[in-house]
Amino acid sequence: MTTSMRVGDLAKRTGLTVRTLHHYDAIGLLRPSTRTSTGHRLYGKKEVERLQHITSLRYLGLSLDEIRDCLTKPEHSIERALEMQIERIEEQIGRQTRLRALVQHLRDRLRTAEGASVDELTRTIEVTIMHEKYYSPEQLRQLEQRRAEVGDDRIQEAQREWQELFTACKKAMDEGLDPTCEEMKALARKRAALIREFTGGDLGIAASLANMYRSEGPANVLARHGMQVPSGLFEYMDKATAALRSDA
Amino acid sequence: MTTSMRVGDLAKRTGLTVRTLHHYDAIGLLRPSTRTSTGHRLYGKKEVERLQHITSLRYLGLSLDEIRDCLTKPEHSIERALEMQIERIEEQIGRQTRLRALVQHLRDRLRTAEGASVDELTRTIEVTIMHEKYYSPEQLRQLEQRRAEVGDDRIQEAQREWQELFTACKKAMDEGLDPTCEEMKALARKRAALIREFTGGDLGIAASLANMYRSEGPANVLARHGMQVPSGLFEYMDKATAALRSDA
DNA sequence: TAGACATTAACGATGCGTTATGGTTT
DNA sequence: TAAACCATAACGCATCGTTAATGTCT
Repeated sequence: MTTSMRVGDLAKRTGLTVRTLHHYDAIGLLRPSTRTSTGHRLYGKKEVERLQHITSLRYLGLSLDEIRDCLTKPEHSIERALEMQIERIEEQIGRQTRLRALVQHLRDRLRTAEGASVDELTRTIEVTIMHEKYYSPEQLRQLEQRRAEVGDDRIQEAQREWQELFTACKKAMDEGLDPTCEEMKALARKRAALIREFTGGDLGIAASLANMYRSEGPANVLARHGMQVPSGLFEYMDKATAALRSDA
Repeated sequence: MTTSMRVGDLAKRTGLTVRTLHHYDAIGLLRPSTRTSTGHRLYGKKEVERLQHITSLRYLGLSLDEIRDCLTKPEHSIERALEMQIERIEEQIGRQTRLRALVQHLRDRLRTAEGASVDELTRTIEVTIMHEKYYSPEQLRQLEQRRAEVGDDRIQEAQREWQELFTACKKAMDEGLDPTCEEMKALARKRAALIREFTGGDLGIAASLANMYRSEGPANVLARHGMQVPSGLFEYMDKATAALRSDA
């Protein structure tokens, strides 16, 4: 008879628990080679080796199902499993990295800004969620990089400039000015400049942005940035932008 | 009566499922403000807002329990929750980054090396697990950096040099040479040099390495690197090292 | 009356931890 | 006979997804 161990021994050797080995038996991942007449599990040398493979692959993050596939089927599937695992890990790293930046930003706001409430955090988070919905991962990276380049101060300032822009446009609209007048065309140029600054001139990002405004509605998007714009203002501003284009 | 919605409406508005809202109700996270006489749930404006906060905090990775705490207790706990979340995220990023390096390495071995089997992968993984057990995260980063600096070729070569070193020592031992003879002292110097190269001269890493060998047993550690050393060889080599030290 | 929408109830998935109850080995 | 060790069975966790059986709104 070769060396055969009982569950407790095997558990000690591998650092797993007896319960875990029971589980592996139950799901057919690692069956004991025999049982004693009274039903006690006996594991042979081959099972010990198999268990080592199991714990190793588990360490890599494979699910028990995937591990079973890797160990039963020929090794062709193991390479694919590793490829898939790499992809999963990279996805996670990307998400987590972006998430960390967001949470850190929120914590900083909470610590420094006075009026920072859960309400405000919520808005910021909703903007982020919207971004993840409309920008590709690659675009998100680009945007993050640009944010780092221009700095927080400039971003705050740009926010104010948007505010002023809307206020000025609303005033013009209320006064009944023709949207194609010179004053509005100047404001339309300012608008285009702010957008260009945000997109960094990237046409893909501009397209995604446009798509976001179209799908969500401009007022909703801006509301999440804490800006209220009266209905009809956008159509009015768009006329000015159109006038600009037909000039060129 | 204010605006009050039924589950389906609320679900559509937020993109959640009806089941999820049922769940939030069941665990007391979001209760409808009223019910119709027939038991249908009715949500008011306040509940809609609360749900927005819930989904936002959920996006950050907080558990439903934590979210409930953040929303019921004053906002002091939310900052702590974010701090904790940042820590968790950073831990994960660290682990995932190391894991990615490992899995990529294993995949590359599988693709290029001929004799790469699950057995070999298992050994590599076990070495990694052992390392995570004995080296601190900071030390692991240092080791990773050194590995990148010296390059794979040098690592392979060092492996061979270790092999040769053991072979030479074994020959000396078998021939009954005194471990304090000049030849063995030369080998002991070679041994020290290889260790220094691995540790990069870092004493903390050297200490962790020594601890690993002491706890796991030298033969076991080396076995995971695919090297077999006869029993007694280590004691013999240690005598030579001791002789070196007493020289100095 | 049909069709959309609501309700409660209960199992499923992941990977075991944690009792509970009782037999086996030494 | 006591101390370890073993067995099976079943609930628990976290967060809902997924039927299922049945009642309500319009």
